[in-house]
Amino acid sequence: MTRRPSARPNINTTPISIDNYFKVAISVDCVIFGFDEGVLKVLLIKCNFNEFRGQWSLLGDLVRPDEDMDEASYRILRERTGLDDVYLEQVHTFGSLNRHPSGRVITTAYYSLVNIQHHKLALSDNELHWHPFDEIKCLAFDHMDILNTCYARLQQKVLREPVVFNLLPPKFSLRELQSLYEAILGVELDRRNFRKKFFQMGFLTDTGQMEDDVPHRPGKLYRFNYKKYTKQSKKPLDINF
Amino acid sequence: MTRRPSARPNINTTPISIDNYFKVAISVDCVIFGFDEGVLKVLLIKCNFNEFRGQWSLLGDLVRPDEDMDEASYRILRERTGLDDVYLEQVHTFGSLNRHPSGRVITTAYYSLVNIQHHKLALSDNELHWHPFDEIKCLAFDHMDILNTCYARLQQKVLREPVVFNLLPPKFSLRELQSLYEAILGVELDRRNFRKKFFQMGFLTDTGQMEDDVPHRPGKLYRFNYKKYTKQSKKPLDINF
DNA sequence: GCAAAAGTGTTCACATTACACCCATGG
DNA sequence: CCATGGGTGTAATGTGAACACTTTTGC
Repeated sequence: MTRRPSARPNINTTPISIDNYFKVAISVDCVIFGFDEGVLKVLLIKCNFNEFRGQWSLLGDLVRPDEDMDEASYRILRERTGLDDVYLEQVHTFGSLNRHPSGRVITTAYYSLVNIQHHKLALSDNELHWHPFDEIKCLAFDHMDILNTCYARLQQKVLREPVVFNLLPPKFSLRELQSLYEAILGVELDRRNFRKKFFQMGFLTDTGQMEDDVPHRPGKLYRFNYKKYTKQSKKPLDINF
Repeated sequence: MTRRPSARPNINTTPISIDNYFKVAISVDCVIFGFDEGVLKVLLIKCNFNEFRGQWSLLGDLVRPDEDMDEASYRILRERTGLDDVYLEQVHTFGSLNRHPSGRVITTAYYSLVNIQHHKLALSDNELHWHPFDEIKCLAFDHMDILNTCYARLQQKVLREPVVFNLLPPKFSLRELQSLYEAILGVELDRRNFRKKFFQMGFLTDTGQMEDDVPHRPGKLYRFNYKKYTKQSKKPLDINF
């Protein structure tokens, strides 16, 4: 929630030409999450913008005049990662007066969930780099705010919708799934209870295959069954704050 | 979640002057919720825009060049309802190419929770009217989308944060509180379980006063104790979808 | 007295939690 | 053989859901 930031006089009586309004640019910024080596990561790019040169920033771009905002986000993802059909969710729009040195630029933040392995090869641009989320302390512009807002949204989301599977390969072990939840939520979970929970949900299909590249007893590989999953689920209606 | 809406060629190779970008206007639209006579209501205004003249629309306005987006929302609320310190939450930004006849206008949707009784007197403008949420079937522009998106967000929100008290007078009966939850969630709740729930949360203070204008046995009046309420609450971390 | 809502406890089903041992594999 | 994680079950606790009768007030 936001409370009124400051008292301002009602300036409704001062007419302003309509043309003065159409001087805003809009951009989108994407927080692209990945999961690798048990760590939640974010794809960042070296900023080539004067005031912030050398700092890392989120991937973003201005929205073209003939372009929908969602389209712009997909374009950025496609251009930067080579990935096409990815999970994308709009989170918040940031419009502080001085957030951008070039003028009034409003940005709409999205987050995206991608499978890092899938596009490792496409990531040849050495201006791009995956950073562990926990180690990101400072970014260009107001991107640190944007990052934290998107992360908070992701934390809520994974509890209510099966979006985490976008971060995993199609076949995954239960340990991978659990450590992904732990990485996103920042907590440790009980292994037996976690397994019980997911099995009784009934959305995991045993592929019959096993891990084969681990230095310990291999686990079974599962697949998320999108067909069995339906949003009809009876979420208990509990008021809880 | 949004999936890529349509395949588009990568037009990154077509240079566009930076000036072409700064031709967008931004607006804010507010879904102002109130609660009256057991019914969830929304404040609407008669649209005076050509293409939609005579239809109802949300309260909105262009964001001024020197104005923060949140400020713009508070300005609209102040101008239209006379209310100042209200609950306001940003929800989503709508930016379809042809959503506004005048050109590229991106709008950011907010919802607001107000106590109808508090400003009944300030509402003299007869272009403004409180509509029962359930009876709103058609609005100007894409405002029906905006309304539904904000309503869905409100439904989620009331389960996790004590925002409903913004819709009630400072002193309220448990029946009022319950019927408000029922109106927002669209379900019937068990009275005894509801009372138990709220009392054991410990955030309701007995004012010692009773209702005095009801045609039946009066109930006690309570106040929400913001001091006792802290976000430290131990929400059970349950994955549930 | 009648209508309408206030106020009040218990039971059942289910979900979350905590917890310990043996097994399979790689090195 | 050792380290690492895979795989498994049960008991206790807590929460949500269902449910009925008496009391108080206005009319």
